[in-house]
Amino acid sequence: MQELQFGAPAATEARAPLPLGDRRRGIDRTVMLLEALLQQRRPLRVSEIAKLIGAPRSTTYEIVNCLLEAEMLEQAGPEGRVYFGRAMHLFGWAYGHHGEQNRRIAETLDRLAAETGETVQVCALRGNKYVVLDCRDSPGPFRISSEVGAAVPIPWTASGRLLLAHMGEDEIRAFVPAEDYRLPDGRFIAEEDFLVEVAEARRLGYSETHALADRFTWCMAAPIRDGRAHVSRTLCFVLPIDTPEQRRQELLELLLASAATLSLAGGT
Amino acid sequence: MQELQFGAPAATEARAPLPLGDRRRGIDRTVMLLEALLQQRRPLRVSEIAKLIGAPRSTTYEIVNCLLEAEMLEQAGPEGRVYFGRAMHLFGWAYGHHGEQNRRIAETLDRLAAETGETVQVCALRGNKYVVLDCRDSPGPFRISSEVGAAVPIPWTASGRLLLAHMGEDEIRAFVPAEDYRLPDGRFIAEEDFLVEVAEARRLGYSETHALADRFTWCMAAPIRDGRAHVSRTLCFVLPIDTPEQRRQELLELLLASAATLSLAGGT
DNA sequence: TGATACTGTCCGACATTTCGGACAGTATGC
DNA sequence: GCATACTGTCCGAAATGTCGGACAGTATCA
Repeated sequence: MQELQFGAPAATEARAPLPLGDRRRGIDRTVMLLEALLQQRRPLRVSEIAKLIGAPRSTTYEIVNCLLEAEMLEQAGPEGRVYFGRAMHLFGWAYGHHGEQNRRIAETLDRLAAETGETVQVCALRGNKYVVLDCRDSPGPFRISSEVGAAVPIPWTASGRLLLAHMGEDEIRAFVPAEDYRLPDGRFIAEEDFLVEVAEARRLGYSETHALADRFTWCMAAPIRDGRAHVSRTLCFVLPIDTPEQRRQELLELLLASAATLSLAGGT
Repeated sequence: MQELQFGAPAATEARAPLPLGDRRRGIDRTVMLLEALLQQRRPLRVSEIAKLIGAPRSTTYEIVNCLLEAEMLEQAGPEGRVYFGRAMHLFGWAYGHHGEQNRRIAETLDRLAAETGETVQVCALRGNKYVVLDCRDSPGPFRISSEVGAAVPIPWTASGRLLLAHMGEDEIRAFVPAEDYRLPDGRFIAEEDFLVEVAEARRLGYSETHALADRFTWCMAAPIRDGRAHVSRTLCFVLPIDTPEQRRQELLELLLASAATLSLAGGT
């Protein structure tokens, strides 16, 4: 079982020089435990967790009980499985509703979803992967929901091209793992093509992909900039691939206008 | 500075016999840290945190850095303050969207808010306090939003009466701290009156309060039951106090019907 | 019936994490 | 200029949390 890791930009093995032994602090175990739960997206048994994070069973019981008491985990599903608890929900809510920008992003999601009926997402980087931070799914039968929080290779996504816009070519080469250029259906994206597309996204101020991660979707992403003009998140539509060009054009303009409004001043 | 605690139903000092010294594990410090952040609802400096949770500065730095690396915290605000981070958001999202009941509750909130234009909330107990778990605020100028996650004395709320419905009288007496019967404006609720109101809520299957926690609101709460007929959460409207009786009646019926739909079968 | 696999708890030993204090650097006020 | 207060980092010592293994209890299978 591979150990969970993320947040290390480039070199996987260059993390903090952990004490070589396999003894770890409770905090580190806790972080790994929560990441494992997020990755699995289902209630886990204690021994499953122990295996996933490479911890002794006795230690895992200790930590799980501690987190249960804090309501950061709770019993869920049959046979003593555990999953995230109420406290987690409250912490996450506090994050999402703190700050003017966060609140406006949530409102914009609601508005775009209501006005267009399409699937709308906010996305960002997490480690060297792409994640959906929040979304409003299209109400129609054509529901294409990628899971919030699931890690996806950057080259599979329109947002990914925008989110790398601040990097140089060599930086990108070092940042994106080679295997992430392989699409789910087995096709490969050439690294050089990808670099060109990143440059194009930077120049145009948006990015589009179609039939990339799957055959049925047309994705368009617009940058949300933080106070230093850095693209910290993207705003996206996920459309059925047969959406007529004229409608796509309208939606793109709406998306660009909305994302511009959400961007913080400060960068030039 | 008082030490943070919750989850201990009745006796505050009867917690696990902590090792008498003031040395604590990283995990315990972490839990206290996150609770402090939730309670303060604003980015905190490391030394503020250290004071709030009663930990040495050096230890607090260690833990904060660890949580920053895991993105459970992030830099926020000026001067190196920290607040909840992206990972927290994802964990919380995973909690809120796991399980059929959770998803249906979120949809119901959206629907009720859209149909009525009123403020709607889901509430529950956390330790011996009441908290709002999620809400949709009324769009009108009359916005009465209690903060999600903020701990409120149980007797101040309509939901509180329902959430104690499963307890006996002595149990309630032991559970609710005496000071929680004091309202924000200084008035006192008599414990005996409160017990009667809990019994009434149990009998009627809903609870209403007006001008209780503040002078401007009429609250109505309906029970959401888990598989064992236990009232684990409530669904509530928070209305302007001058809402006409007929409309209140309509809203109450809507609320009761919605909450009944959300309740799980299993209890008789 | 016996063998195998699993859960949840307990315990002693030891490596490690926590702690307190020291330190340099910065900001502020007088 | 000097005193005060604060931040962020570093260090050695010692208390203690983590670990591995043992244990009883349960379930499954042949």
